Amino acid sequence: MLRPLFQSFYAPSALVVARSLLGMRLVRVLPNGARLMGRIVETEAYHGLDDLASHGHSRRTPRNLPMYGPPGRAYVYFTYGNYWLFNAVCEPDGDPAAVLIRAVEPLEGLDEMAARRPGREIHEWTSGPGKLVLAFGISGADNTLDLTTTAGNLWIEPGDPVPDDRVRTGPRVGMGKTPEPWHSIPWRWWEAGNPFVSRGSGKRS
DNA sequence: CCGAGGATTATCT
DNA sequence: GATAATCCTCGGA
Repeated sequence: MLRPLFQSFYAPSALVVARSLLGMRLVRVLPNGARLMGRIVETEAYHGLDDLASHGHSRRTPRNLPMYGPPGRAYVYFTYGNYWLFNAVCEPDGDPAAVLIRAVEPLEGLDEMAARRPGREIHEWTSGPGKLVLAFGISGADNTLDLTTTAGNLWIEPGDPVPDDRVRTGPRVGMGKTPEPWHSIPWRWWEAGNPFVSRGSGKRS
């Protein structure tokens, strides 16, 4: 069962990888040995030097350096003074690109997730990029780790791909003052009707 | 159900 | 010094 996606999966454009990641399985092994698994149901692509919404739009900085690195690594960064967000780095070494994992559907380790999301209903555990990071115990300590091996206790496995007729796209969330066309470009992908997609997605079927 | 506003701090200009 | 790839709470309908 330990079979992370190969590095070649992450090598294409972030736009391709974001679509392909739907239905794949995010796996986390906790220090106590518990295994958490969730099916990826929502993603966003951050692509290229000219994408003004991407941390990679400026040249290399200490924070965005992982985006410039080889594909198949984790890019985990801190925002809004409270939250870590988890991305999978894409495209060849030197090209700044990543896919933000925005929501997963809990499949395994539900008791461990519940313990990390106290007092909340199951559909609030992982229905947002900051929420799923909390439920899975991900943090800055996981930044830059290799997702193509099990050594880092965090990886993505093959799952049941989502067919085209079950995929929806729309603008990315939280664009704020980002100028057009980047503000509205439909670089967010989610599974139609899935109850675990984020609130920001507007849960249209 | 939905929208508005506050929390809180690393990072970049 | 301003801002942020967010989340939560609260008030109104």
